[in-house]
Amino acid sequence: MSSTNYLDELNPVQRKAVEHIEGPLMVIAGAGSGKTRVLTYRIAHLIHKGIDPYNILALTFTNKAAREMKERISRIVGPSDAKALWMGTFHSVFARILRNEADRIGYPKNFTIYDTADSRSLLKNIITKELKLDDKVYKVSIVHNRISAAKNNLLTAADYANQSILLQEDASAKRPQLSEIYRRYEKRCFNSGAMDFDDLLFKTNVLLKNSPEALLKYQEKFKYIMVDEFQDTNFAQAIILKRLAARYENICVVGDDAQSIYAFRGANIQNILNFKRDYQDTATYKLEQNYRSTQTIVGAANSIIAKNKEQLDKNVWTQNATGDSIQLIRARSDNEEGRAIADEIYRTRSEEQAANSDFAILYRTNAQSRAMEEALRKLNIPYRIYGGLSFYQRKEIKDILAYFRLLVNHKDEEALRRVINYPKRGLGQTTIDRITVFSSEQGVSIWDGILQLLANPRGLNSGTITKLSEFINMIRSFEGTLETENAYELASKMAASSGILRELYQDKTIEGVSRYENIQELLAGIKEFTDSAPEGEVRYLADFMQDVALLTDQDKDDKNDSDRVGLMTVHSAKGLEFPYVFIVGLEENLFPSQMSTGTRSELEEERRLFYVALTRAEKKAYLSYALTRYKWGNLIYCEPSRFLEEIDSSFISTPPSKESFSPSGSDSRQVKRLTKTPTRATPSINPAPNRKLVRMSESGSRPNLGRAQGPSDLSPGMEVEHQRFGKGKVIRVEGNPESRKATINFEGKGEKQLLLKFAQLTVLKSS
DNA sequence: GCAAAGCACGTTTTT
DNA sequence: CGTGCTTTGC
Repeated sequence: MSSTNYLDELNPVQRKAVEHIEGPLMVIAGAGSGKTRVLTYRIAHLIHKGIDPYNILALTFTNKAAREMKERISRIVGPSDAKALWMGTFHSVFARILRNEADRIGYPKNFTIYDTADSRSLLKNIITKELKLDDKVYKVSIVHNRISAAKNNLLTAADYANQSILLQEDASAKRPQLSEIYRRYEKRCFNSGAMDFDDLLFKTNVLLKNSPEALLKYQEKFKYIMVDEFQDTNFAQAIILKRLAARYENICVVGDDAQSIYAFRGANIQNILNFKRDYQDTATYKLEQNYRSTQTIVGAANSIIAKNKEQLDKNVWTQNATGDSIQLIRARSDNEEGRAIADEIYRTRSEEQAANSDFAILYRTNAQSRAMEEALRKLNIPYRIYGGLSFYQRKEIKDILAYFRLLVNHKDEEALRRVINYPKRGLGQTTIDRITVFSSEQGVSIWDGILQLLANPRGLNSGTITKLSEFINMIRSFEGTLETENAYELASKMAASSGILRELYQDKTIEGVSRYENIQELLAGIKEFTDSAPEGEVRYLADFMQDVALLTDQDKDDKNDSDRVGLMTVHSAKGLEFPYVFIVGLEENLFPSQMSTGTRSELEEERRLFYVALTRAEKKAYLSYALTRYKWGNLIYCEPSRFLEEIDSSFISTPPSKESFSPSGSDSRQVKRLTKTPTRATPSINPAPNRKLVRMSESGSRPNLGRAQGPSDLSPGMEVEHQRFGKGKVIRVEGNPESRKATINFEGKGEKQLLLKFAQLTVLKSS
């Protein structure tokens, strides 16, 4: 494509931003204002203007966003130019650079990336085994957060030890040894040839600061820099950008302060506010026209965000239709909330002929997904959960990956400790502890420590020595094949030799089978990776391992049927959009989270989170809350969220028919539980059922009663009537008694598949 | 060194 | 309510 007619698809402000080429640029992009379009078109435009794509760096918030944007750009400028672009998350882009430049900072090229679990496991070992501290006082999560925060502020362990403020904070928290833990953690990561997530940013800063050659090289390479979701960058990221952009100042940042939702992990809204100060002649454009949502949704979202004090002046508006009111759903329990939503999806899907993938259910915490899943399953509505525990975080996957990690990098301590006795090799805790302490004393990696002990056992008995050397030899036997066999060949051989496959294969429990399948899935993924190598190139296991730690489930493509209702946290919904959005669990102490009601800024972040959630909706939004909810097995009473009151009420409707109450006792799970706490729970759980409730019960929207509701003796040829679809003729009936499914040809509406359990059918005439 | 049993603890959100 | 870790007893 040689013309620039894509410019015609932009509104005047968007176009100005796209056509701004040289010098600093800040785009404040309201929700749904075509931000992605501006980003992609701007990159395409730069390339059109003759800028080498090799000189463009684009940083996104997720790998998925990068991949999608690359595809879109590819469609405009062609695949070869698109491939030359550097595009990805901060973490993945700089991991790549750090591998190229590893020797400049004294790291091996094949360094391991520790994920959060690895970091915490190492910290736990340092706290309890090495320093023998009380892990109730030195809680791993607290220690880790503190070290993480230090790194995000570019403080080394030595810097930390010189910061009297930090030391005082630790002293008054009765954790005087924190600085020492950090020192040892830093050292052990280094000895293990490992970087944690924070290091990927931290060490990039070290590199750019200490190596003028590297700095110049990347300043020259990345003459044009673009940053998406700039409001969610932290200090370390901001400094990297500052350094890289210092030479040419061709930096374009795009963001929306109203959608800053990662302050809890160090994101700093000041980065946006300071941008103009850092770059004197910054051009600023505001994208305020929303193309995504109805006027109702935009208006409601504006009315919420207006309650925040700290924000940039902005006026988001839309020309779209008014649309439906926001619907409030009130349920008596978390289970009922799920059922009401599933019912509503079921209904809307057929009435509006919507696809499953047109719906999203957004919640504040992952734990809330369970009730939703159950309800959707009962109505046979396919769904997909985003986030939660990732595929790559599952035990069996981490186990097998640990073998690969150890093979690629022998010094990787966490990998070694994970697999040295899995499957069982008779190398138990005491042996491992002794090795760990010995290695730490010697200041070497555990692997090297074992090698020293093999030469000079220092008290380890000969049986242990034999087992250790067998293990070491097993790993070493693959060493020679790292660069002769491709990723898949090596991975499958290694998986077999490790004994993990055998162990899991013998486990015939459901979980065991599923673990085995997961490993097969991983190997299949490695095969795909291997096979998709470009012509004349071989992909090795080390290549696969490079950024496997940075992958999340969202990076796994879901080629198998994608027409599913989306279930996800509000955080992971960022950047997505759906015609119908359900925001659930709008209760005090849940949304807003109880952790975040302490300060105004915390509450404002929750409110931005709510704003993000609401602005995901295109056509219609639903807000729901429950009056009771189970938390850790206990029934708790909930109050509606303050956010519900904050929305301008003219945008909301509470149609009586949508009050999804069912007669008491319909929820078997609840009844069982109620017997545990009868005195408190009973009164509020047993309101007098109204007529509507009775009707619903008769029509059978209570799948969990077991017995099928409605006509059970339906057979082909019968004429029936359905509440919504009218008269029709039964074509066939199938399925087991628990979930009988009928195909019915309705007059004027065509064939529909109905579950007899839920369908509201009346038999007019038997055949 | 290992398996079973007991117990504490957690839920914010994620690269 | 579960998970996952520590303790206990062989």
